[in-house]
Amino acid sequence: MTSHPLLEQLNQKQRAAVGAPEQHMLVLAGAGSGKTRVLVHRIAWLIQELRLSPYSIMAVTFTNKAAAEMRGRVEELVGSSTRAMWIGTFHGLAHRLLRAHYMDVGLPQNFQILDSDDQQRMLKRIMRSLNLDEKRWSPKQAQWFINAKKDEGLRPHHLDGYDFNERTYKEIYDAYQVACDRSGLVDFAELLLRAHELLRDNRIVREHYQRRFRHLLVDEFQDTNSIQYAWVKLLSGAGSDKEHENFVTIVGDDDQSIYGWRGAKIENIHQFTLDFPKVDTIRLEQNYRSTNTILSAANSVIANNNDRLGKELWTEGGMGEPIDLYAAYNELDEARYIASQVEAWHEQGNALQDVALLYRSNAQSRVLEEALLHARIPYRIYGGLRFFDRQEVKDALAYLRLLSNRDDDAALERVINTPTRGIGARTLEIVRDGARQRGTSLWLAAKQLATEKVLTGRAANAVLAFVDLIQQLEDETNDYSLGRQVDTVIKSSGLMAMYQAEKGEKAETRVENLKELVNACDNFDQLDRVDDEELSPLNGFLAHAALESGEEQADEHQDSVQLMTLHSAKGLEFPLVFMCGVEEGLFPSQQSLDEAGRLAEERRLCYVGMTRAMQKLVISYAEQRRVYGQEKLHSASRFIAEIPAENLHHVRMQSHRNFTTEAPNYGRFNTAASHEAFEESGFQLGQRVRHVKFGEGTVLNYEGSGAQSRIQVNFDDLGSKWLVVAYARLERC
DNA sequence: CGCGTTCCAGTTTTT
DNA sequence: CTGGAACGCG
Repeated sequence: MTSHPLLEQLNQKQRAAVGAPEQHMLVLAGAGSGKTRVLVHRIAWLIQELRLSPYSIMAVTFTNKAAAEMRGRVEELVGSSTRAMWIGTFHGLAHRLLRAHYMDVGLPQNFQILDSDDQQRMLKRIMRSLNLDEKRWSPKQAQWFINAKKDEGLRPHHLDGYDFNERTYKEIYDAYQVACDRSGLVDFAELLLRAHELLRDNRIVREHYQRRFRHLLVDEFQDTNSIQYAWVKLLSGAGSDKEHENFVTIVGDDDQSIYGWRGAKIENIHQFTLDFPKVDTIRLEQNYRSTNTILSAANSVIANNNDRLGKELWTEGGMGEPIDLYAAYNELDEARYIASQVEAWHEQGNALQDVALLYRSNAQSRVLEEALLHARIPYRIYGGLRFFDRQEVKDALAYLRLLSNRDDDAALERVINTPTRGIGARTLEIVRDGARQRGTSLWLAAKQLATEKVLTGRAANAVLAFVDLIQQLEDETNDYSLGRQVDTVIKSSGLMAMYQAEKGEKAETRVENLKELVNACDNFDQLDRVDDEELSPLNGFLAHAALESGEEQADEHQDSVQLMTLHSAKGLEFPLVFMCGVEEGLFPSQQSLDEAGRLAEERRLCYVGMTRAMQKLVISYAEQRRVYGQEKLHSASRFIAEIPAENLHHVRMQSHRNFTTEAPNYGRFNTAASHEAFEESGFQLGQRVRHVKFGEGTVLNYEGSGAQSRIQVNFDDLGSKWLVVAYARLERC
């Protein structure tokens, strides 16, 4: 078996996983241990060596990106089409099930998917109609509540409602669900929940899929929530008395579980070993990414967590460089230091795209951007608004949804007066009331109210004109190609004209995006989409838009530094990584310190960040940082103290020249002249000083000059104090 | 109905 | 401090 081509170039553990007999498997795959490789090779092994049909394999991931990569690599390896195989995200596969069995789950054939933004708007309307105190109940919280319940597999009737809060949320959940059902709308959590209920309650359907999928492989299992776990269990047939019991392979890393806050259950990994018989556990601990120094530091940090399944990364590679630690005196200094280091890296002939700047929260990117801009270093930020999430694109999609399904209230609300066509708030109110009383969709109510003369005059005419517009658009574009259909809809609806009439750069991009949408439709190849054989091109495209909100714009081919949150860095790797703002209160975040268990997750996030680095890791923190417009004093994160000293190299504060010359550009430093005067006093910003009574500290700021000049010192034990230089008798140290 | 002003909240993100 | 949303006016 060692000579098999699929096992070549794999280490012993990887081979054990890939070449294992048919069995349940838990692959604990550390960061950079070749996890995807093992998954892909395992699938190839099942097909080529164990002679399984691709038809009997299902592979599940969390992101479309991961799913696409997996399919591509399997095809490359197997050398044939994997069309028969189900590879996709949990949501994608659930969607596929619901499309195939829409009748069994009580959905209309042309049901549509609500994204998170749609869901929130919908809730806002529901809550208005329930006359809830808007100060007290926010759609956001309601959304959070409902999704959390759905993730747990709970319907409104499962909630006891003892507690007043929960009673109200239950009422909202109930009304929301009724509205969704009436409109044929399904939110993300509903996709999973309904697919689960389908499998649970429909024996024929369940057994059909249980017979079909002999092997289930699930990636990133530490990120599964309760309903996803239940879903896998149902499909596997585990614990049931049926004759088919399928084989499940889960791959994951408990140390990289960073989505607990959105319902991921790290315990699912452990639970798996209890719920499934004879699970073979394989640990992949050999790392092919980072230096020994980085791994040793990461191992030390994560060792501070309890209840780990246990794993220690190692590498055959060398120690590499130490981890640089830069203690900035404020966030501007930190950004400037990072920019200068990136510049140095670039000047040594390295690529900018090999550098990542990682931070805990998005707000931190701004100062970094400014510094990069100033240093003329091109950069790219991950995690912006995606294509299908843009306002103008969503407007256009709403028209299309309405063409497909008139009862789609969310879509109708969005475009009935976009562009404005004389249907104001008052008219809409009447229509909403009418719909509520009659228990119908907004579309039907609007039509009836206008013909029945409940609505009169201008309002009635406007409503009827809208109804005609949609009807006529459908008739006209019925047999058009998707691209031409969308083009016509955008133009005839007046959407294009509306955005063209607006001025400014923003409006121009919007027009461009609408044109791009037509392109996207032209390029949308139904044949490529194995999932949705039964879908009309239009519905296929709409589902695609909702489930894959669009690639990050790959437009920038320019070599540029990558900026992203620690969360979005998961799964990526870079030769040079900067972890910025590693301060108590920021990372770990303040909120995580208040709640039990959250600190451990922050530490895992730190572990994820550190293990992104291949050659060199730089950690920085700022003693003083502006947060929400207020200066806050921060100390180094506890995570820094958890790194062995021998792996760290404390970088000395840079020379002062930079501050004085660049200060005006940042706008928040003292003038060059006053700075010079300050330097004559013999102190520098960021310098360590000792006071007879207060102990040691760092110079943060100063004001004035000469005899009156005062200096701000952040003392290690006492915090920050302003001292008059002439009297304080500070010593440099 | 559109525009200007005030007010308020404010981790992490995918589907 | 900032951006988004709500509110009030013409």
